[in-house]
Amino acid sequence: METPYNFRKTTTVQELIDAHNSLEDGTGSGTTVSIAGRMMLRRDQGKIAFGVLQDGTGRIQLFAPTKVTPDFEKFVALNLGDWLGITGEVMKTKRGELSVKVEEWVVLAATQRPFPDKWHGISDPDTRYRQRYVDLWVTEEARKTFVLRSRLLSLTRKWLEDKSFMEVETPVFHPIPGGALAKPFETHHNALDIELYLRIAPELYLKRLVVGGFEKVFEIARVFRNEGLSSRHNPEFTMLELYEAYADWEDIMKLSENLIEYLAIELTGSPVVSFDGKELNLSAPWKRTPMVELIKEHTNEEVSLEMPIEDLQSLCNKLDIEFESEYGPGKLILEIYEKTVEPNLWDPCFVTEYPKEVSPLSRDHRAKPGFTERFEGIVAGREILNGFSELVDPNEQMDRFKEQIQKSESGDEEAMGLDSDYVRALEFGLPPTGGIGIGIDRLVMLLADVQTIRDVVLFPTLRPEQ
RNA sequence: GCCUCCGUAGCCAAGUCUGGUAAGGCAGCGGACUUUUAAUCCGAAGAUCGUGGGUUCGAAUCCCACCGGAGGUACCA
Repeated sequence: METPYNFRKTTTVQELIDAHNSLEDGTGSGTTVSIAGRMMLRRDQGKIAFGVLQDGTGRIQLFAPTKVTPDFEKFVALNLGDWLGITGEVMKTKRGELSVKVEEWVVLAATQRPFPDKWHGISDPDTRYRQRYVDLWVTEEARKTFVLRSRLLSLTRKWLEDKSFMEVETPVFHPIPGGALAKPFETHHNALDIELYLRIAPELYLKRLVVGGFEKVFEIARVFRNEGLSSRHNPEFTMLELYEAYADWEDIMKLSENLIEYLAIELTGSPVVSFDGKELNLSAPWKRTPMVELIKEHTNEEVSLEMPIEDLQSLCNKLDIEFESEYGPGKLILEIYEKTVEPNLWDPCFVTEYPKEVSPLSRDHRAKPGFTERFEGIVAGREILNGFSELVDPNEQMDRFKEQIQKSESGDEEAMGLDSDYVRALEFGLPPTGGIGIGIDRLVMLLADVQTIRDVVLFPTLRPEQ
């Protein structure tokens, strides 16, 4: 079927509704518009037909009487899902439905496949994720969620730029995966004949940029981790990382809670959102509590880095927490926290003072030996951000890398590799710096009130069909 | 990776426990109807019951394997 190469529409459905909604029932506006979109519903009445056209902004009724609409029989034979260009007067029917009178019409694309049930839409999640192009047309919630995601990214950029942060792009291919503890995807560059890894975090490159004199940088980075899939994990996901020279973790906590409060207000109208049927108050400031205090609160057990490791191990046994024999006290305390505290933290909270053993890029706590100035932001039992005063001492960083190498050699697939160029960068001097990574997908889940990451990723990773 | 559940026409979906040869609706097709709102009404049609094997006179239904998905769990953000 021959279809036009373009169509000049004069307005969108939403603009049209806004401009003419006050029209009186059963009257014409005298205004002629051209609109385009997809036919979602049709009701034929013999000598008159009604349709519903949907574009990217909304739905509007089409009013097609025999005497007005050319090729009336063909118009009535259109299929649900066909793309149409419509020109005619804006009017309101006797029943008060704002409509466009179909005075001219053209098929912009005919659908060759039947559209899903006009009432039930698609319920099979498999079909929704594989054929997102259909889902977006028939599932309003899906459309809203992805619009929210887009606005969140846009608002985040604007907010950070207003604070003089500069957006940068760093490599996706890393010769040494770093910046997080995770299994990377591997690939190969033919011309250079080298192994490369898809980044698991942009962190180390961003801090190199601070060394280079970009004092406030951020990247909205797609990162890749070769791990299991779940309702909270997609192999590729989006992380906002930012670094601010001369700032410490306190500054970064303030910045994070302010950003998230701002996004909640802009996107939902209120800092108090509804999530999973419960109220969630994202207003700054968030509570700040050291990890060991939270463990005390939730288990009534005292833990410390100084206590005999056997005591920590037996506590793990008592709490039914699995551990490996090579775990040090810091890792054991982290395990206890993650199993007993994290899932039970509903209101936004900064968990502070992470053990040094599990924080190879964080700066030592200025007062508490063995701990770092690292925090995670937990909301609704989920970790959505992770930040710290950055480790700036190249010698200390080298020691921490060496510990990672030992872990790697003893079989830890997620240990960091030694990035000696990063250490060289630190040798040129990294000023005091605070940084953070925010899981954008999880933040979108919170603000859109959806329970699975597949509902905030347009094309989630799935097994190929067949 | 492991455990549990699910897979019936383009879409929604009954039937599976208690085996007897696939209900209904939407969409599509033919027809009626000049202000409908998931329009309604009449008619005809549309199904390798995820795939393969097994049990049985007989399998959508019971058993096994595989494929795909969901939830949970492990690793992790």
